[in-house]
Amino acid sequence: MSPSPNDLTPVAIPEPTLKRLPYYYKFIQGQREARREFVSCTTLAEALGLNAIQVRKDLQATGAVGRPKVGYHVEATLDAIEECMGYHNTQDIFLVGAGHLGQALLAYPGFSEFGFNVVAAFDSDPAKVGTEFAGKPILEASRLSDLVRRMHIQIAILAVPATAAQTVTDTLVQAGIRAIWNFTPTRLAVPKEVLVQDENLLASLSVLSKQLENSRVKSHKESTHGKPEEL
Amino acid sequence: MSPSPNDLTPVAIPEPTLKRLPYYYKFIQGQREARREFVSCTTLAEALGLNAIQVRKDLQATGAVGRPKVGYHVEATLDAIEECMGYHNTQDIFLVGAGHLGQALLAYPGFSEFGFNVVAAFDSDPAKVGTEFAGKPILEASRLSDLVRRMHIQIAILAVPATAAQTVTDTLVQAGIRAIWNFTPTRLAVPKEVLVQDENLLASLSVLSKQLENSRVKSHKESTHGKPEEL
DNA sequence: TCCATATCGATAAAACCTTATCGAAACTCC
DNA sequence: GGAGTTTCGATAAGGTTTTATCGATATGGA
Repeated sequence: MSPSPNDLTPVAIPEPTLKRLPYYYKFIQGQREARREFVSCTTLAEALGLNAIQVRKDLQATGAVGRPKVGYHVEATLDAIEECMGYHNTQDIFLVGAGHLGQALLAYPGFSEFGFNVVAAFDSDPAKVGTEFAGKPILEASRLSDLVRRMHIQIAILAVPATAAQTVTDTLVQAGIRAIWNFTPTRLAVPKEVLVQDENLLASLSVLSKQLENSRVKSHKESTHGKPEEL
Repeated sequence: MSPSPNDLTPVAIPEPTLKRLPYYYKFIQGQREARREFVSCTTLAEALGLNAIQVRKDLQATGAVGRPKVGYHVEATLDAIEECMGYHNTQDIFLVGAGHLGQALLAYPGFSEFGFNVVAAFDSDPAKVGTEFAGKPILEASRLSDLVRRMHIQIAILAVPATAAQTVTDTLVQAGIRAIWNFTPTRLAVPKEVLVQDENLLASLSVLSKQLENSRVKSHKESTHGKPEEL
């Protein structure tokens, strides 16, 4: 069951790796601007607060190759990451829900650098419909389905109130959406071929708060009881 | 080396679990409103698109106990999650950077429900300083350090431009911040006792896009190269 | 030229998270 | 009241991600 040598199926890259690649990309871009030709895992790891071995494995996953004692060629590695992450091929995306969060996303300048193009936003508020925000038109929500279909939009950003989340999702799915970036605190029910990436802000904040509490207890135990620093 | 029975050290709960707990919480609240007294893992799992065994393990981590054939007591389980996640004890938070994203976070109504209270925002734009947004004052950035110290603020939301990220972080750390919720696409350098939760939106979107690409290749390979209805 | 050192690639070990299995408890229906 | 079924809790198996180890290679300096 080993992959045949010329099996072109991209080996699935672990999600944690995918999330780190943009950091490497950004840092290596900085190195390019500093006119460095090579960059080593050690340097990357130190700068980003990561483990050097992990960095090496991550870069390996992109297909980048390095040279012992020298490191990775800056240009070649940037290319490898771009190629791997698909920063080249521009994707058109729809934003659904032009509330505060939606507007913040519309205004976000960074998308284009990574090959994303938010072409339009949709909202049900008549006061917003017909206007523009950050140069993007805000369209009537009822047109969403039709436009997803006709423009073959594959990715949608869901930034509507939680109460509307599933309804809008159903619309999107029926219109043929392939992936949803979900900013609502709702678990969406979708057919298994539709991808959902949850961005649950409250959950993240809760995690942070809980970890903080843990660390507080731990350090309290360490510092108070004197020696038994653990167990 | 089993923990002694009355060891009160909270067993560190896995981060994936922490991220799922808010979903359980929300759903079980719904069950309470529907006047149900018990809820089972099976029900939860089905509603949220998760694995029942996983739900059970997650709930076990909170200390909630269930009864075979009956399920978990709604009230008791809500309490357990609240207790575990610290929804009871209100945390005061500062927001740094009142741009589009910062404003969206300021306007977000959900924080208070989970025990968070954004007390003020900070920005360096004189046009914003002195105004209010969503009832929260926007203060001069130079006062950040002093107020973090005096008010014993432990958590800060970082929503400044990437260029300012590390500088502001250093200020926060010196002022004694304990945790940073980082919305900039930068890996922050902090002492190890300071917690950072990264919320790298571009990274998440990249992941989604890459997974979409993978699934496309896969399904293309599987489903005969029949009739390409698109592309 | 040769040695010391930094770094890569590959493979192995460890840690962590998810999924499976199984016995026991408790409810329902006969 | 007993059989059947659902569901829990505990433990084990499986998978994935992180960290470690080790030989090989390239560079710089003696």
